[in-house]
Amino acid sequence: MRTSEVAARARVNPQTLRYYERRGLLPEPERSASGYRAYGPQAVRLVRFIKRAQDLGFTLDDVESLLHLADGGPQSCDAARELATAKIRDLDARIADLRAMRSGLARLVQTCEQPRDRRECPILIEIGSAEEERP
Amino acid sequence: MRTSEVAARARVNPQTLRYYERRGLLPEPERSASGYRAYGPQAVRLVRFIKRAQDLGFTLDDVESLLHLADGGPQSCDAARELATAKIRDLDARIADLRAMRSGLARLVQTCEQPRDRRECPILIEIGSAEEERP
DNA sequence: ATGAACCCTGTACCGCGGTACCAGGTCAAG
DNA sequence: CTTGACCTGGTACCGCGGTACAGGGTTCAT
Repeated sequence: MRTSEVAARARVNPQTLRYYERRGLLPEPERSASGYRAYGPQAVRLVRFIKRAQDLGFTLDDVESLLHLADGGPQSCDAARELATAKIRDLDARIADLRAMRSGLARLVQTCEQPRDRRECPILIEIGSAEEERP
Repeated sequence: MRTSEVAARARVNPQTLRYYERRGLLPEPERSASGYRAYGPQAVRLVRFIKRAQDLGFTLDDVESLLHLADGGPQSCDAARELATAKIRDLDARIADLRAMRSGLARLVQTCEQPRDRRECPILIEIGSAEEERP
């Protein structure tokens, strides 16, 4: 298979394959006589694995660690699991941050809606207090 | 006030002020005879407002919209509230994404832990299936 | 009057994960 | 045997929100 076939099968831009290769995520494939890359079917699976891992929140650096782990023994399993649980902790922290933002915004909108007529929007008040002395 | 005093009071890097000015978020301040920026106290409040808005999940582009809205009338209040509720929807979507990732990872880790001895880690299996035919 | 500490503009760089463009080589169908 | 679609390596660029550096001028206390 050539670059764009692998790319199409893995639903990825052809340039992305070269990028992964430069990053060391994809092994360098065989070459045709004229220098074209010739991939085996495993390349598609590998790229799909990378994409799945990204969907789960792993960075490409994480994926690289995961791939290097694959050479280890059964203790690599522990290391991989540790990476995954660390990611879960990351996600929990990020979710908590977003929830805090959300409740801050919700408070803002709620107080904004309280006085029906003649209300004073806290968002604009806040801006106003910052701007009242602008030229 | 000069640049670094405003920056210190707003807990921001001095370079950031020039960046905000370039972006049009901060009005161009007066200049001293020698060309130094001379800010009024409102600059500190404005920068703090920007930072609060960022903490609530607004981008700098959003902040710019918010600032332009401040010139409008009471209908600007509606526009500002609409921006905030749109952000809440964004946050809900992002939180849902992260929760989906989290449960995917949690499933992975859980099945990884099931068979006590002689277990087969699904993370490594997945990598292995992607790599089994690598040279 | 000298040195530190500040200020100025302009420009380049960071991370992240790619994407785009360039000039040129190759391959297959018509 | 030409045309168009592919391929190559190399390099530059995207968004986002800044940060850093270079090369120079100013201010102020000593």
